[in-house]
Amino acid sequence: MDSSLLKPIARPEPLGKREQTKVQNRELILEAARKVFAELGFGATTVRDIIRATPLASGTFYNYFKSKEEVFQAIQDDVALAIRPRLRDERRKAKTVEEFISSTFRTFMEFVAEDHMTVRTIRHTADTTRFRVDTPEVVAGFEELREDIEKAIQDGLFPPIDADYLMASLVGVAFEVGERMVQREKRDPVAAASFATALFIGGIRTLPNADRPAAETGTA
Amino acid sequence: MDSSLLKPIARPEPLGKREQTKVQNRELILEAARKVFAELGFGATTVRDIIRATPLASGTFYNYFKSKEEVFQAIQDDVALAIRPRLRDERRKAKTVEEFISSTFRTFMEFVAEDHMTVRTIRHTADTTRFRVDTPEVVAGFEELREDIEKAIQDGLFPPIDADYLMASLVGVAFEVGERMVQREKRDPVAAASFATALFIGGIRTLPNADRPAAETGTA
DNA sequence: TTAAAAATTGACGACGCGTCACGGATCGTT
DNA sequence: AACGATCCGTGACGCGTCGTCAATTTTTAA
Repeated sequence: MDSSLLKPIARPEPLGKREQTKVQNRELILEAARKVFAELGFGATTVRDIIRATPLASGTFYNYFKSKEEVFQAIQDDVALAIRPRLRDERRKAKTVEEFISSTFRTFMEFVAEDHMTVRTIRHTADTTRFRVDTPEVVAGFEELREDIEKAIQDGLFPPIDADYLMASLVGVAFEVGERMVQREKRDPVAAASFATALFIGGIRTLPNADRPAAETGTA
Repeated sequence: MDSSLLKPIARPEPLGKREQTKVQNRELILEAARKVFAELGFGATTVRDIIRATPLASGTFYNYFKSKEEVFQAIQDDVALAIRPRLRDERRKAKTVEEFISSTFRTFMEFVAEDHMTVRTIRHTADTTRFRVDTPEVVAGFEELREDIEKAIQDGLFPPIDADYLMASLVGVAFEVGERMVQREKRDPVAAASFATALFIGGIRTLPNADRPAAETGTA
């Protein structure tokens, strides 16, 4: 383990000790919070519960976060930061409406299917209550989507429609269908994305049939 | 016996006094809660805050509700009970896909536009946090929608699509676009409903054009 | 009129909240 | 190395809310 003794400087402390424990403590708290939120649900969790799942003292918590809400937002932001660039990249590559829509849903649904445990932890508190926190990071993701839509309209890719409402519709369908998808026994992100894509491209009448594999038209 | 004959009751008290104050106190609490939630937001509100806005004592609260969450659900259920029959009636009258979809969105958006204060109180807690509580009443409304979709498929009104995902999509778009609508200076439920309807009927390409200076008249 | 039943009241112990004075750990300097 | 200066973890403290419960008041039924 301590090859660092043999090799005097193999980067034992790239940061000062202060900065090191600072990062470490923050991660300690976030990790504990993820665990406790998943166990008790957000509503039932107290700051004390989180700090108790940690070797730290109660006062230390407030050096890092103002409240459990802020911890929650930090966790949420991590997720948003992970998916936002992927979504934007996909959209930027799109040359047609079909590509724009299908790549967005495909990426989103696959992300949700992979990280469905995190998604559940984040959205489902105890009981029947569901959560959604629009952190600056998440809102920025929405704005980004709307900007890309507006750009696509200017480029003649999209007709001159209400970009705000279209963004809202994409978000609503993505979240809601994504949620149903992870509730099913067999999570099928491709099917979910196909459904959503077909809806946006051609409306109800072009949606893939439910029971049969269906001759596919949808994704470019 | 005889006294009842001598003084026939003109029904000053159709209910016993007990039942009367029971109903009254419940409404007292709900009214106070609506007010306090709107002022402080759900998260910051305490049971004490609610009961303080009432002539009752703290212990009395717990004779009526277990927690502030339960009060919240009761308020939510009132809203759900108000809109559910209207939505179902409209859907039942539908003879075509267009009618089914447009009447659903029209009714929903008009309801949201009318009661936007209540909607805000319910969905927006303090800060950036948004809420959604799926009470049994609300979930039943979703189920009802899905059943109506399945019935429409059996009747040949709809193609044989995934009713669950379609329901989720309708719900997602309705909530999300409805939310944007009430945030705008001029709330226009008809425009919002038209947008959502066009999306579901024919996809993006049939969406109504947004109002904008005619820099160019492209081909839609 | 009176006793049983039901509902209200507010005080109580428990606990979570956010703060802050204290003291040990880390840093920069000589 | 040694030594202040600064940073930051610590846990006890005062405050407020929680849900409960025995005492009390109100309503009902006899």
